[in-house]
Amino acid sequence: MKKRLSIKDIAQQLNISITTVSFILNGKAKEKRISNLVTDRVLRLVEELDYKPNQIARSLRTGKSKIICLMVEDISNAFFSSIARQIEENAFDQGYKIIYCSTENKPEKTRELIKMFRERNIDGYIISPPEGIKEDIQSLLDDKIPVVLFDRLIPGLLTNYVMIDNFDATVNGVKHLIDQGYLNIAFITLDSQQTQMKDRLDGYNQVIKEHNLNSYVHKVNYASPYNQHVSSIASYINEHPIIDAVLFSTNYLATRGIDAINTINLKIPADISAVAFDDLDFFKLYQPTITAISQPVEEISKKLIDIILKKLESNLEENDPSEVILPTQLIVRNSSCRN
Amino acid sequence: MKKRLSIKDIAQQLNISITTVSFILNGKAKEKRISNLVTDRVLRLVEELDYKPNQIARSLRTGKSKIICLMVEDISNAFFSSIARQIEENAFDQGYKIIYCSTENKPEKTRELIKMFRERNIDGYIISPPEGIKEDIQSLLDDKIPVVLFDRLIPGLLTNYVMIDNFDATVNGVKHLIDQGYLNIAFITLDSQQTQMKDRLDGYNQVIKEHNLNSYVHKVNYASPYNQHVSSIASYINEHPIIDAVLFSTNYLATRGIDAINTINLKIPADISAVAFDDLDFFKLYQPTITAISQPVEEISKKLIDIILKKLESNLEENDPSEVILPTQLIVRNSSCRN
DNA sequence: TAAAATGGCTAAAACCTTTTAGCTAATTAA
DNA sequence: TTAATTAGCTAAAAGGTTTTAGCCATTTTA
Repeated sequence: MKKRLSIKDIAQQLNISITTVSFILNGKAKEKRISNLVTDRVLRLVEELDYKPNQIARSLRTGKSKIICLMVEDISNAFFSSIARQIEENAFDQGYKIIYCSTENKPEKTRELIKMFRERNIDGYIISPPEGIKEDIQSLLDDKIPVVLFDRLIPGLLTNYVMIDNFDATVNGVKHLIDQGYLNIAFITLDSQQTQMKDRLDGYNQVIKEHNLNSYVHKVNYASPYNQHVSSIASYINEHPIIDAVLFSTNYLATRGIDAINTINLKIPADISAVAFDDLDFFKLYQPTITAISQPVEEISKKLIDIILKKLESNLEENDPSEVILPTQLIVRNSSCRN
Repeated sequence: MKKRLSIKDIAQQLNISITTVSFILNGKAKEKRISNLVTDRVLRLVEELDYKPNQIARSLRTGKSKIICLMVEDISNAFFSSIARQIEENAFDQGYKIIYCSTENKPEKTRELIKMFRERNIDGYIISPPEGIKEDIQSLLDDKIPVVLFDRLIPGLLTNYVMIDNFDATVNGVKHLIDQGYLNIAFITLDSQQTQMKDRLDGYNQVIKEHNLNSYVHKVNYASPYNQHVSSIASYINEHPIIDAVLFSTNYLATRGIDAINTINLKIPADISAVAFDDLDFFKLYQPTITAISQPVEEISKKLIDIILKKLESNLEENDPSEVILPTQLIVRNSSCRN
């Protein structure tokens, strides 16, 4: 194993100083009045020897890493993994690397992760935050480390975010069901205080109230396993046989809900109608196809990376936070149309 | 923004040397004969001030990072994202961090990623390698950096791996279909030379030959988009109406294949039977439920992390590579049983 | 012609650790 | 009583950058 090249080697081979090489490699040749002759020589040798600066050393000196951290609730959720893929792709070109991790919605784990990343000079954070980490995020902001939130906000925290219009999303979903003639519409959601969940619930409540319908809200525990969700939803629907349509507030609640509906031998949409959140491949493919509230994954990713890169590159201390709210799209399919 | 604490601050506050503090923090107090008195004082102060060593500086000095890289084909594929989740969880406890990335099966991208990680002193690699990066992996091995491959091998490369028995997997799948009375069994796969794909094909061929059946192998281009796969599969099935069963060699080929079968208005299993690779939630839930070859995701993850940690901790230069081959399980469901 | 500005480069500090080699004082062995 | 060992600690180098402050020679300005 040969020793790795260092900037010193380059300097020595050309009989010039380390400083000069560093200036040239950092594009400061002109600014620092290094002659073209020397500049060319250096660049040529660097190319020839395929010298790459040691990023660790660089990071130690500069406090930067050219790495952005993407913290999502669960990397194995299709919504989040699509976002991850898209963001990675975009950042790569810009010279930034992305590292992802799953918070599992646990504040302690999230806190640990942030701590660890701070020790490693991560430049910026894109986060779908769990509840209870307001202080940790605030502390990042206090240290002028760019943060962009997505999927949900932290109330009372002034920072960049990219959201969807959750309220509007469920409003459309419920209205659609009402248009189709359903009158006893259930809303299956999580026992969570997260903003996106509240907004989705509010949207449901609003329309139900407007139309003087009965409200059927069932909340399941976020942390419970697959089967418990299935049986909880199955029981709820069983106990309220009048329910003729269901709106699910997340993609996995929808798949679990469909499982539940199958379990109790109801047919979609003949016996009960269904609308899901997020447009998974599954929903396009399932028979009947499932009506879904589709989030603009590509746009979300693009906005996220745009914002974080802008903040990273601009050293303007106090530019206003970027606040983006994107619309969702209701994709009507068979699961919500009885005829 | 207060300046971050450094080891120097600790040393100064206690009027002792940096060296002493470092020894204590690295658990070498006994070995280096530091008195209990001093040791306790240091630990107390470190605790009190919540001092964390700067990992960048540490990494610069030691050449280690306590980070393992997990390179998968596509992080948004459920198989890979489950593996990612499990590995992350396991590593966390052991003091290692995981960073993931997607290779998209592109050798150039993979090469770039490896290069970048090497610049950052990543300690070890868990990789589902694309074709054409043998040299890059070999170069890691030459530098004594632990690598564990999974999902597929690189022929002629001697290193650790965790595989499943792909040959056996398709053998079981095809045999099951034959048992069910199907005689014109198609195999839909990729135009790929990757070992796992070859093995799956070999398994199919073997059984087909043994039973003197006609072979129907259709290969689609890996890089093509969703819709092109769907139409390619649909055409193939349409052109071979005699086909009464299909075995898909990956999870996404199966979902796309189901889409294709729907498109051409065939019914599963009445018109055509189906067996998928990987046991996605989708396959359990779809109506009819889809027979699937299930990979032991949990075991794979566990083995992967065990092996890499063992290699990282043991400085025994040349211990034999760990070679693990796990069995798959055929989960029979409705999609492959006509009656 | 002297003073100021510019061009072209560099020495050394700083970033924060780990680790080697070694020092002094106290204890033990001979 | 002297030599060797041990206990308890530390100075300084090393790891590879970036960046500040500044040097010397040449050119421009006054």
